[in-house]
Amino acid sequence: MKTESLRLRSAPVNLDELKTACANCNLREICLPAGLSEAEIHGLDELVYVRKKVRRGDALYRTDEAFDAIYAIRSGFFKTRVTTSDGRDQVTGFSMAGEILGMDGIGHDKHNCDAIALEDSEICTIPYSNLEKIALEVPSLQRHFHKVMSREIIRENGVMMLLGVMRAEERLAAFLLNLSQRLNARGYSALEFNLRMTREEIGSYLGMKLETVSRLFSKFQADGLIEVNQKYVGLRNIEGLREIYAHHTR
Amino acid sequence: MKTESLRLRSAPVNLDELKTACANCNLREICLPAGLSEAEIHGLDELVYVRKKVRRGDALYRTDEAFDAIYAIRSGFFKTRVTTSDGRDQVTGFSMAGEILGMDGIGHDKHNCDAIALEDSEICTIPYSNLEKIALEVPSLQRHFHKVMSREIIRENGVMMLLGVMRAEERLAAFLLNLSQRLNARGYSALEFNLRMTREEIGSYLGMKLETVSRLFSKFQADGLIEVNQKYVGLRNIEGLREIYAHHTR
DNA sequence: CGCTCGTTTTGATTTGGATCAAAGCTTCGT
DNA sequence: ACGAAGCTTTGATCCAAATCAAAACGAGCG
Repeated sequence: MKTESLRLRSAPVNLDELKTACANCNLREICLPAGLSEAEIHGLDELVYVRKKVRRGDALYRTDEAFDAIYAIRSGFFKTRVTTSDGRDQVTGFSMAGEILGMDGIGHDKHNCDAIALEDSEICTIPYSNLEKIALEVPSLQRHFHKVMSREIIRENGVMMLLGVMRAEERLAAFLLNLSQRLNARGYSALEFNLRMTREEIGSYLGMKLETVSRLFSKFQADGLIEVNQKYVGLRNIEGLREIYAHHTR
Repeated sequence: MKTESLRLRSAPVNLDELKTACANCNLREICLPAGLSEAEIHGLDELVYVRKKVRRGDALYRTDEAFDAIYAIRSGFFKTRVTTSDGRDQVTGFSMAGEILGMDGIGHDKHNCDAIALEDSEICTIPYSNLEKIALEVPSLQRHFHKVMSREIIRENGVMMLLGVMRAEERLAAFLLNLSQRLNARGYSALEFNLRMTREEIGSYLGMKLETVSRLFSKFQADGLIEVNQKYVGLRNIEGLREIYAHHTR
C-alpha cells in the first residue's frame, strides 16, 4: 500500500483508503470514534480523507499557520510546544497513537503551538469544516468531540497543578505514571518503555532543567523505584512512585 | 425584579426573564453569542433558562459534582481551582463578566474543579443538553462554542508557559497586563482597578507564595511601575511592565 | 570504522523564592 | 464602636533547583 500517493489528493475520495480509516482502525476505541456505533463510525470515515506521514523532527503544524484541520495520530509520537517572544519554549504536551492534535487552532483560525514528531509518525487529517458538518448530523460525534476538547482542558488543569504546586520529584513521578498508564491503554507494557523525548524535553514539560531530570532519574534508580538507561525506563516500584506523586513522602 | 424566585424553576420558562437573556444583554459582544446574528441570538435565548446569584465565597459548582450545564458570568468574579489528594490547591483561572465556566465538566460528566465566587455574582445557566440540541440547528453557535473551548485550551497553554519558563517577576507582570486588558475590554479602566482576589490566590495562580507576590508588588511600586495599596492597583508604566513580561530586563 | 555532534551524567557552586517570624492593616460581626 | 480573624507587609534565614563545568556516552554519517 502506497500511502504517500494520497498526500495531496482531495475529492474524489479514494475508497480503498477510506475502508482503512476509522471503521477498521485498531485505535477506534481510544480515538475520536470512541463510543460511536458502527453506523456512526462509517459517517466519521467520510471525513478522514488524508493520511499523512510526518518524519521525526518535522512539524505537523506550526504556530500561526492557518488552521483548517485537526489530526488523529495513527502511529508515532509528538510533542507540542509554545514559544515566548524571546525564544524560550515550553513543551505543553506529548501525544501518542489515538490522541487528537490541533484543537488549539480553532479559537483564532490559526495554530497556537508547534506540533513536532518525535519519531516517524502517521496521522489522519480531519478537515475541520467536514467535522463541523458531520457533527451536525451525528449528535453523538458532536458530543464526543466536545468531550475530547474538554479532556484537553482537564489535562492542562493537571499540568498547571504539576507546575504550580508540586516539587520536582513529584512532577517526574507523575510524568512516569501517566506515560505508563497511557502506553498500557494502547497494549504496551506499563512497566517498561523507551522514552521518545530527551531529558531536555521532559524538563521543559515539567518546568525543570535537564540536569534536574537526569539527577532525579538517578535518584529514583538509587531508591529502587525505576531502572533507567538512556531512553530505557523500567518501573520497579509503582507504588513507591505513587507515594511520591501523592506527596506522602517528602 | 426578584431573581431569587427563579432559582429552582424549570419548564415552563418565564418569558419575561427570557427577554433579558442574550438578545438584550450588554455582554453579548464578549459572551457566548459573540459573532451570532440577531436571529441566532434569539435561538440562544431559548437555552438560557435560569439566572442565578452566587454569593461571595460560595461555589457555583464543585469538583466531582455531576455536570449538566455550563455557565456564563453576567456580573461578578470567580476563581477556579483544582485540589491535590493531600489538600494543596492550584488556582487555574480567574473569570469575569462575559466569560464561560464549566467546560471542564463535559469530558467526564462531572466537574473537574471548583468555581468559587470572589464577589457576589450573577450567572446564566446554559443546560448542556439544550446547548447540544441548539448547536445542531445553529451551526454558527456550534462553531462559536468550539472557539470558546479552544480559547480555553490556548489560555491554559499560556499559563503553562508562565509556570514553566517564566520568573516570578515576569509572571506577575503578565498577570497584571492580562487583567488590565480584560477589564478594559469590558469598559473599565485599563490603568486602575481593585483586585478581587487575595495575594494568596494570585500566588496560587502564578505558582508562587503570597509573600513573594507582596514583595514583588512592593518592588514594582518602588520601580515606579505600579501603585499598590491593598486591593487597589494603578498601572503607572505599562511599557515597563511589558518589558518585564517580555524578559527584556533581567 | 572513526569522528562529530548531540545527549546524558555527575560534581561544585550559586541563587530565586520558600519558609519562618512578627507586626501592621482591614473588614466584619455583634 | 470594639475585638477578633483574616489579610498584607517586611525582615531574616534556608534550601531546592538553577547554573556552571566537564567528562562520558551513543547515534548517525562520510
